[in-house]
Amino acid sequence: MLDRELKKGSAELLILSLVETRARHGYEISKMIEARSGGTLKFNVASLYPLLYRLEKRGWIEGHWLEKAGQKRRRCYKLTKEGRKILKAQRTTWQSFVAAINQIAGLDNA
Amino acid sequence: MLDRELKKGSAELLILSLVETRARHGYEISKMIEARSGGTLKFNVASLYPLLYRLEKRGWIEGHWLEKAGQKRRRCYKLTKEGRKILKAQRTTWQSFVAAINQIAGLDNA
DNA sequence: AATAATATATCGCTATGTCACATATAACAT
DNA sequence: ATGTTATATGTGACATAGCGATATATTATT
Repeated sequence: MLDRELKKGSAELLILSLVETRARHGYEISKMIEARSGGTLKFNVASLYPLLYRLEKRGWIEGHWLEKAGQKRRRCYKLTKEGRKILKAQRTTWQSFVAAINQIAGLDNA
Repeated sequence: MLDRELKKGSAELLILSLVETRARHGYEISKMIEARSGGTLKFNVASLYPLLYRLEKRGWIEGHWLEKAGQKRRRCYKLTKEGRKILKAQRTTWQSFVAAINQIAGLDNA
């Protein structure tokens, strides 16, 4: 696992990105992050669930309970209109950030 | 300025990178970060100085006081042998981190 | 019957960036 | 002379957010 501190600030971008195309629940998001990063990134549930609540409270995602026979209850979150704006802005911010670090750390052609 | 949280974890990489080629003092490092990032990144002195002490305590950088006539006293830091190893590792970590985020956030071709 | 995978939840801890403030010298303008 | 800005270092209190550990409970697998 990467340095804990590196992850701060990128979590929101990850969550918002993952619920961009369709609604997903917490556990699914957690597994997707792990899988898509090839194990490089892993979000502890003690970070993930509170983060989902924060994002919902801010109106960037919207959750609803899903109860199906033969499944545990899940809370599925989808991106709101406001969330879509924020996601766009966060992508830009992320890219500026990476560019700045690469520039300073001499990783431009790395 | 970027999201405060994004910066956590990248600060060490920045400092170590900047003292890689030659010794520099805190104020100089602070100005370089601001200049090289085109103003995108700015480190508060209240983050920078304590970070320098931490890095020195860990033996990754080595500082010494420089007193010249016509100049305020400065504490110049240079990368140690150990620091050089750490810097190499942190560059790799950083690149893995960025690759993972880009992969998950759908920014591969952005 | 036991174990693992699924799914959500939270307390206490820790790390680290920031705000605001403090000190002090050198350079420059008025 | 006086004031302002840039240089240069330093710190106490605070806020944020990820993590380890732990908890609960259902479904699937062995």
